[in-house]
Amino acid sequence: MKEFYTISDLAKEFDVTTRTIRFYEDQNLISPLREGTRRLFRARDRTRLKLILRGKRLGFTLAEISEIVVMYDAAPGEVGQLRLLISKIEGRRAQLQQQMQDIEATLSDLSEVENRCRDRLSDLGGA
Amino acid sequence: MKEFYTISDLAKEFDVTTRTIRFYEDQNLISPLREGTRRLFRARDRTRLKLILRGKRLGFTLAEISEIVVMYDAAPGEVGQLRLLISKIEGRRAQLQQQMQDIEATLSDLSEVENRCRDRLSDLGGA
DNA sequence: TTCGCAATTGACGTTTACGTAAACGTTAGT
DNA sequence: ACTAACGTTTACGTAAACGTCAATTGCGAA
Repeated sequence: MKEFYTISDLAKEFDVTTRTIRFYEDQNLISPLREGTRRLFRARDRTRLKLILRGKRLGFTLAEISEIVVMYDAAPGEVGQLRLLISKIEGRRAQLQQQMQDIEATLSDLSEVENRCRDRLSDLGGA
Repeated sequence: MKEFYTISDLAKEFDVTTRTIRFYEDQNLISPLREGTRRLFRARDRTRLKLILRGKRLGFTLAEISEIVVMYDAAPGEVGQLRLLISKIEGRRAQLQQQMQDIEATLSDLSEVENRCRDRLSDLGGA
């Protein structure tokens, strides 16, 4: 693993535009170092980007993704903060579990449709 | 189950605004009957709405959702159409499986954070 | 030194998925 | 007859997540 990545390194690796990456920085989702005006991305920036894209695949907004990644490297904090964080985690977990159910239901629906298709195909191609 | 639902019946049941439902009709995602100018929603419209909202929870765009629900009640069709439909189903399935993996990874990350929180809490409240 | 490529910062444009108000018709209750 | 509650269309507004220029700038190769 290299020490630093350029913006186009990451853009290529994750198949996003540099505009997208800059936008994420603008939204404080990533904070690369600077060498003059140029951005230097470290391993943690790369990891962040990976997490952001994972969140996107799940349909989260950038605001939600921000909340999630902020959780990941939240400071120890005091009791109240810790309890709050735990309750937020509970909320996310519930949502993710709902998504799992939705996926299962959709997969099941799709299988049904596919079966009907295959039946019909074997009817038609009964030669 | 009633014969017909009003727009606000469905809006209340699924916790969306009537504006949202009208918008979905505008996008041809739902096609309620009319009694004069008023909309009459049947069971199938209600089911459609349920499917739409399920898709939304998975982060699909309305265009994608449209493709999916159109699959559900696709006419038998000829061989080419059937094959095309099956390949589209394959695509969706792959995406949904990717989402499952993303959810699992995220749940795992969240659990890790939560454990750290609980450890820290028991440290602090060690009285 | 000059070419060309990669990077930068604005800044305006675009799409999606509705929100929000205006202006109006219809029906039930008092 | 009047009002409240619900329904309708039309149309402009908006937040999110970038796309798409434009105008520079820095750097390595020729």
